[in-house]
Amino acid sequence: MATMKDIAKIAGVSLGTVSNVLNGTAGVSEPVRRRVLQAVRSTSYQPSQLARGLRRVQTNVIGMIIPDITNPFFPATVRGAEDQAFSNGYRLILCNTDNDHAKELAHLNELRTYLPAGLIVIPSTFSDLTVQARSYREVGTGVVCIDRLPKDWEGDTVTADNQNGAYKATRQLIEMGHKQLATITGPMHLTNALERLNGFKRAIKEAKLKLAPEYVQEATFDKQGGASSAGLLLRLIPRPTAIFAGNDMIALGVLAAIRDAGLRCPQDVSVIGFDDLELAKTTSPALSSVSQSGYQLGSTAVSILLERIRGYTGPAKHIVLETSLKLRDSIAPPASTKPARRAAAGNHRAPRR
Amino acid sequence: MATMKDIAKIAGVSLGTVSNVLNGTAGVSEPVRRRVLQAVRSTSYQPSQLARGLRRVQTNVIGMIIPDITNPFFPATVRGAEDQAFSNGYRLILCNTDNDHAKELAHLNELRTYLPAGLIVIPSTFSDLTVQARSYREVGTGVVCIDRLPKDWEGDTVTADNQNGAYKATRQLIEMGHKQLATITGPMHLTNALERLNGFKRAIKEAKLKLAPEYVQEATFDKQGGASSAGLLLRLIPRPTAIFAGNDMIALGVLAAIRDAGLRCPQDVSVIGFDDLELAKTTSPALSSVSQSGYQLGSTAVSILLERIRGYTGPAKHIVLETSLKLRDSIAPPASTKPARRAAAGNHRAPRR
DNA sequence: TTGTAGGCGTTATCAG
DNA sequence: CTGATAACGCCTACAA
Repeated sequence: MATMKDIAKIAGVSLGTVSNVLNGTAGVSEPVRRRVLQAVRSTSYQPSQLARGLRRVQTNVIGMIIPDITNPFFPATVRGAEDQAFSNGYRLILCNTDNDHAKELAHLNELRTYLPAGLIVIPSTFSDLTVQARSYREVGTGVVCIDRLPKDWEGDTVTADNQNGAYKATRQLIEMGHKQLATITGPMHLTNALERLNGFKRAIKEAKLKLAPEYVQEATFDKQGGASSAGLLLRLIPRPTAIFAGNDMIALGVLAAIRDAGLRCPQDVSVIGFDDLELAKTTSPALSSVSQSGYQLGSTAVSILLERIRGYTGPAKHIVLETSLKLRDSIAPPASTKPARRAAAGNHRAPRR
Repeated sequence: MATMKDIAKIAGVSLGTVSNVLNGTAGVSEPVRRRVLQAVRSTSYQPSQLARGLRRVQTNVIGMIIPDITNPFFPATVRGAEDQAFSNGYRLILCNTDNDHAKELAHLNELRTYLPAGLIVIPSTFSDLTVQARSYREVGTGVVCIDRLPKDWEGDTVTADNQNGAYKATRQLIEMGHKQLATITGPMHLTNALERLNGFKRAIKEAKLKLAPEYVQEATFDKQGGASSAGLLLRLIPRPTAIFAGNDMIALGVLAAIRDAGLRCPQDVSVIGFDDLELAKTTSPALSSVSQSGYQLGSTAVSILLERIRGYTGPAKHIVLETSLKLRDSIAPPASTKPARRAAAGNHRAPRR
C-alpha cells in the first residue's frame, strides 16, 4: 500500500505539502496540487485511518451500542445510523449488550481505545451511563442516547414521541366505543415503556374512564411476556375489551393468548401494538400499531454526532420523532355498545339490564 | 488517558519493560511485573488500539459486509459474528451493501485503511470479489464468505447445506402424497438459491415425478417476489398442490397469494419455506420451513478468521452447516390421494378417468 | 532481565 | 507557498 511518503516522492514534493493538498489545510499552487493529485490517482493511495486517527486523537468510527441486533426493532435503527455515517465518511462499530449493564460498560470502556468520533447508545434495561458519558464528553466525544434513556441522562437524545403515540392509540380505541381498556407495558424502568403508559393513562383520564390497577400489567418486551400478562388480563371480570400492548412483540403474545383462551380478536378483544414492525402486517388478524421510524432514530443520532464533531458545543439536543397510527384488522368496536357495566365473563354475553 | 509512558514512570521502569509485561514478549522478573501491573490497575490503563494497530499493521477489528441488516435473516448472522469476535477481543465494523456491487467494492476498499484483522462477506447479488480478496490475502488478511458465494470464489466459506435442506423439504411433501410440486427460487445467480433448486430437483427426480418447466419460478428473495410468482403458479393447470419457497419471505408472499386467490393453505396448497425466521411461527397457518442457523454462520466465520489470524495458512476451508426441517401447519397431504393425473383446474375437481 | 532507540503513517508547527 | 521536523502511542530489535 502506498503511503504519503511515496506520493511525496512521486510528485517531487515534501510530505507536508501532500498533507496540505489532501486536507486543504493550506493553500497550494495549482501545478503542485495537480502533480500530487496525479500521484495519488496513479498509486490509488488511501490515507491510513489508523495513523490519521492516532495523530488527530479521533477516528472516523462511530460506536453503536445496542441491546441485541436480533430484536426486530433495532436493525432499522442500525441501518439508519450506518447509512448516515457512511455517507459522511464514517464507519460503525456495532456492539450488543444483551441488556446487561456490565457488558454495556465494558463496551463503552473498550471502545474508548479506538478513539471513536462519537457514540450512539440504546441503553440496557438498568442503565446509568453518567460517568462514562461524561468522560467521553470531556475529550470532546459526543454520546447520544436513542429510543430509551438511562437514569439521569443529561446528554443528547433522540426518541419517538412515545407518550403521544400511546395516547393516539388509546384514543382510537376509546372512540371506537371501548370503555374497558387494559395495557401491558414493557419494563417500567425503561423510559419508553413508561412514556407509553403515561400516554395511555392520559387518554383514559381525558375520557373520564376508570382504570382498575389490575388492568395495567408490566411485562418484558417480548412475546412471552405479552402472552402471560394477557393470560391474566383475559381472566379478569369484567374482561377488558381492548388491550394496548407496549410493543408489537407483546402484542404478538396477546394475540396468541386470545386464541388460546378461545376468544377472537377483534370481536372479543381488540389489540393494538407499538413499533409497527414488519411482522405486524402478517399476523392474523393484521396488527394495528403505532408506527415509529427506527431508521430515522439512527440517522438522526448520527446527524447530531456530526454536528458535535464539527464543533457544536451547545446544550444537549433532545429530538423527538413523530409517530403515526396504523390501523389494521386487530381492532373493532366492542361487541355490545354498552358492555361496561356487567361485561361478558367467559364467553357468554351478559343480558342487557 | 494514561499511556505506556505513564505506566513506565509510575512503575519506575522503561517503556520496553511495560510492553513486555503486557504482551508477555520477554521474561520479566516477578517484582517488576507486579509493579507494572499495579500501575496499570491504578491508572486503569488501556493500550491504544490505534497505536498498536499502526505498529502491528493489523487491528482488532473485523469488517463484516452484508447486503442489509434490515433483512430478517441477517441480524442473527451479525450477532453470531459479534459474539464470537467480542469474546476474543475483536470488534465488528458493520457495512451494508444493498446488494449493490459497487457499494460492496467501496466498503471493501475503504475498510482496508483500518487494517482489519479479517473480513466476513455476505456477497451482493452479482458479486466478484476475486481481486479484492486476493489483495487482502496477500497481506495476510483473511476473507471468508458466508451464506452465498461470489463468482469464482476461492477462499474460505461457511454455508448452510442448502441442497440437502431443500431436498428434505421436498421429500417431506412427496411423502405426504404430493405429486405436483412447484418451487419459487430466489435469484438464480445466488448460489444458495441455486443449491436449493438443485435439492428440490433431486428429490423430484428421485421420486420419478415430472417437473414442468413452468413449475419453477424465479423471484426476488422477498414477499413481493413470492406473491407475484405464486400468482402465476396458482393459475396453472394443473395447479400445483405444494410449493417449496426459496426462503421464508417468498413463502410469506405465497401465503398471501393463496389467500388472494380464494384458496386455502394447506388444504388446497401446501407451502414450505427456508430459513425458519421468527415470523414463520406467527403466520397463519404457521409456516413449515427449513431451519438454518444464521448465528452459527456468523460465529463460525469468525472462528475461521481467528485461525487465520493465529497463523493458519492452509487451503481454504469450506464449512457446511446442517439444516433441519420444522414442520408446522402450512403443509398437509393433497386433497385427493390421486390428484396427479388430471388435477384440479381452478377449484373444481376433475373427474377420474 | 531491563533499557534505548527507531519507526509505523499522519498531521501540525514553524521556518524559510 | 513549501519543506523540514516533531509528535501521536506502541512494538521490537538490539544493546547493556
